[in-house]
Amino acid sequence: MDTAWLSADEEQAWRAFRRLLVALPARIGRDLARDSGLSAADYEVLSTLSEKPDRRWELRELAAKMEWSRSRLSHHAARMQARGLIDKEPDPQDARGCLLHLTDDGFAVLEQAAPHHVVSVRSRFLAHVSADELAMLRAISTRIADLPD
Amino acid sequence: MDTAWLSADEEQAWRAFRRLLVALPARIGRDLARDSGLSAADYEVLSTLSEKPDRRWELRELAAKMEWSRSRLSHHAARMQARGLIDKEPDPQDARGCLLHLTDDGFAVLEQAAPHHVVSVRSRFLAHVSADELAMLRAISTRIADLPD
DNA sequence: CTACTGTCGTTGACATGTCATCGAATGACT
DNA sequence: AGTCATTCGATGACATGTCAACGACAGTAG
Repeated sequence: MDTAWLSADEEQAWRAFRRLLVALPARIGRDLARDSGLSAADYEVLSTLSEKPDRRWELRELAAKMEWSRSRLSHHAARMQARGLIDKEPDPQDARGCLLHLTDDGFAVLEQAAPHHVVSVRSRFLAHVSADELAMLRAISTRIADLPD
Repeated sequence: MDTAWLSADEEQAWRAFRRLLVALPARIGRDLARDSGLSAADYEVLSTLSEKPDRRWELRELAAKMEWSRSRLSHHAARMQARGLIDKEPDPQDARGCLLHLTDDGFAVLEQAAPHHVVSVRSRFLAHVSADELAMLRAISTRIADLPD
């Protein structure tokens, strides 16, 4: 095989996949904004924060978990704080650090948003994939995403 | 099935797939920037322009083909024009319109970039997917991307 | 304790995308 | 021809992300 070019099959599969890569997040993001006034980034922050029992994460830990840069999360957290979705607390363990805390308002917004979001993910993605396909997709995704950067 | 929630399988597959949705374009985009100084958006414009024999498209046609907004393409084209990759010509068929034209420099940059990009797509994606998986991925991608918006 | 090295979150400059709006040109209808 | 709704690309305001700095603090070695 000449690895410098793509076969017709590869080319078409890659094109189709790239289309999905753009279209799917865009559609789900629009649903989220329409139904709940949240961006996909907002939702990811809120839902990840809600995973901790006390709804608190160190900024850098949360950034690492979401695979965001600290800068990105710092900017985004400032905007979410201005909207009252989260607040910031000093980290008692490390005076450099900062704890992000999901407010009651933020939690309420998340709880309102979650069912709509699930419907969106279902209707735009899961409903159109068989169980076998979903298992394969998961295997492929994990395999590729786990490759070194 | 309770459609208001995700099963454990669905949840994990959706998580894994979302990771791929973010990581794969990011990696290929970084390769492109490093190897050729182009963004993924730049590359898409250049390669789509190069598909036409005369290397010219009306702005709105090109935008439709790439599924971009005219505003986005107008902004991006202005930046690419400033770098000498494309130029703009009046449309002889429609005085409102504007033809985007791939310059010789732009074409040269594309030709330099293409082989590296192919290697990148191969090493970060195609090499890790079997022919069967690729066929299924293409089918799924087309099925989902073709859904109404 | 002191010095050095590294990590923390923040910040500002910049690149890129969205959205609403604009003037100019088009096309359809009378 | 004249009117009017529509479409063209451009533009400015804004949201969001990257990157390279920064001061503050932590941790380690002497």
